[in-house]
Amino acid sequence: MKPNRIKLSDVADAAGVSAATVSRALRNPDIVSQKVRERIQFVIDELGYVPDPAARALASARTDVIGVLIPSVTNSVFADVLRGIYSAAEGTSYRIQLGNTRYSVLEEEKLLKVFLSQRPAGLIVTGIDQSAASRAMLLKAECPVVQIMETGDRPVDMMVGFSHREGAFAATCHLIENGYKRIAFLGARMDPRTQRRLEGFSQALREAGLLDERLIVTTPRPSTVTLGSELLGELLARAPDADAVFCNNDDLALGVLFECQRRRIAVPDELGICGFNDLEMMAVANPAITSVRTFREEMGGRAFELLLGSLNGAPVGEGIVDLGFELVRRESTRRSALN
Amino acid sequence: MKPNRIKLSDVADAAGVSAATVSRALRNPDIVSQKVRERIQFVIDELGYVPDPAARALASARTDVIGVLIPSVTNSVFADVLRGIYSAAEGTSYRIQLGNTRYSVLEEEKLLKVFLSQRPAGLIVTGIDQSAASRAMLLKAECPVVQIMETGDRPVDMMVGFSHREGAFAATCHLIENGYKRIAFLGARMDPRTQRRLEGFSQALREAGLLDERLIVTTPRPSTVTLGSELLGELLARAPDADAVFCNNDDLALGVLFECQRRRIAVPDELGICGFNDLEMMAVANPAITSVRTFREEMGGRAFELLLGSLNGAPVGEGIVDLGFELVRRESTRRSALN
DNA sequence: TTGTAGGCGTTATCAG
DNA sequence: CTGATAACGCCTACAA
Repeated sequence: MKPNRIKLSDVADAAGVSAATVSRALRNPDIVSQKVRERIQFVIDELGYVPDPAARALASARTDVIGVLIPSVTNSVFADVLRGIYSAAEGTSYRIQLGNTRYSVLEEEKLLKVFLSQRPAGLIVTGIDQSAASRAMLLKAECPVVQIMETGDRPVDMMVGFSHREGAFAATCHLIENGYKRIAFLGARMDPRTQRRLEGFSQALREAGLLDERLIVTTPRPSTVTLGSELLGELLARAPDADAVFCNNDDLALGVLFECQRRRIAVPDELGICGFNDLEMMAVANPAITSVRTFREEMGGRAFELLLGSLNGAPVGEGIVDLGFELVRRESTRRSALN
Repeated sequence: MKPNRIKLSDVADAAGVSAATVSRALRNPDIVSQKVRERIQFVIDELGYVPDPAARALASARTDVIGVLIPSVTNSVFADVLRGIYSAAEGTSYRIQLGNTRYSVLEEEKLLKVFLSQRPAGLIVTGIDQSAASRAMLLKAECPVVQIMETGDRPVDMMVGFSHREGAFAATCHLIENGYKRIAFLGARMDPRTQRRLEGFSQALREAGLLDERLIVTTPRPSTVTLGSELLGELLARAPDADAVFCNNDDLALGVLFECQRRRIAVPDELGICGFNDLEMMAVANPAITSVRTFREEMGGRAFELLLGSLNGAPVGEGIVDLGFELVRRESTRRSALN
């Protein structure tokens, strides 16, 4: 079955020391004499010893697993965050355990239970809208927890994100400043973050006295480029005089752009387009699309570093990191003439 | 530290049975009497017992971890594969452990070592170009292994993918049939699969007597939409008379399209564009972009199912699954008039 | 600095 | 069908 895997005691025998010493040489090299340490290392290489993580976990009641819960593996926004996490994890001994909640709080709850049962070293979860049960589990988890993608009061533990509300608010103000009057909102997959963007959008327009509910087009369907084209169609059928669209994300914005090209609607003069997230392709689209840049990879990286710090007993201090956002103005909202 | 987590023996005590019976009720419900089983289940719910995977792994020398090694977490191609894997894993008790090799065989080797040390239930690895050491490890792994994304002889164990070479060959033939004569290749991140696509491309042109090495533009840089625009610029500087481009993937193709729009190059008449993978946005671009559709999500799903089958002692039989590809002809290569 | 001994929570073996 | 009883491989006081 499992032939003769080398174990700690084999190494100990071969090195002429006790198993405990080998264990220490692995965990706390500092408290083992230089000579012994070297001999042990030599034997380990010689024999090709690889520690059994299960045994370690059982004996020490700890693992080197960092659990990460995200709502989607295909959404490039989360892929970017993941990349940041993996980069930061690079070189450390921690492993990433990924859970896909598929935008479901119940699924998140289930996964949390499974993850917690493993005694993870740390946890990264998406957003701040966990179910009450999930929140309770997180609060009494015996490991550091980081909530990412958003900021808010009432963090479970630590937090790194930005305000979607303010991001959308800034983008909408930008549209207003550029002279657009009939500004629409296109939204898909109305998750909590999308909702907050809609709030920011609405507030900006309300303050400017320009809010028209009929210009808000949303759908629970997942966001795609194709959907962006469709939603623009819906919008124009309903309100042909819309002169700008704030898209809930860049996929939609791109779809809108393609649809404009197809319908020969001039961007930005006839219709302004603004996206959200600033995916790489926004800058090279034709015309280049204005968007709200978010720092996704950095968000993942910082989240991991926060965990690391906490695991190394860093001063608990400032547990909330606001990475902000940056409105990137491009041609798609740069009107040559106001009407 | 770790307060008073409920354990198997607690359940056993409360249910008035032995620990062994509780364990059996969990693993092999069939061999436990109905009555006892129900009582145990009741107690489990009551106490909120959650098994410790580490202890289980140690005692049984098995885990429910499926290791997955992919070269990139942000490349949407692999994100799609991942999604397929997660969907298939849904409902099973297996957990996915993701490793990011970053297109490095050495990194892959390292990760493989770590993964193997966990006694995974199964392994999914990308491609067929593992290092000799990796291949050796895989061959003697005590778990089923699936190589994905490609097909080939000499599988380590099982395999599910398609021929990149043939996909590119078919796409190139399509361009030739549509009257294009000066067909270029744009490639980024020249990984093994990209190389094989280039082979298919070259072969098709060679057979048609149209191969011109100067029309092959490649770079090791990672593929992005922006890069697609840049590469087209390079190509046209070098060979202004190119009349079609086969792009190594859809990101590049999109970049090429944008650049054509910018330079007022008519697609498909002045320049034909063909991508690879058929991402969702290809169909909605303007004009819609011809591409080679690949079945990424299905690939992930099948890979997982193959593992499952193998774990359930399915007849080892047919271990190589070729999912094929599908050339999707769209406007970007539909020339209205031949020259 | 190093060794000894006991235990971490489950499963597997073998009786009953 | 159920119950003892040993492992599983490593860690962690406690001693030396």
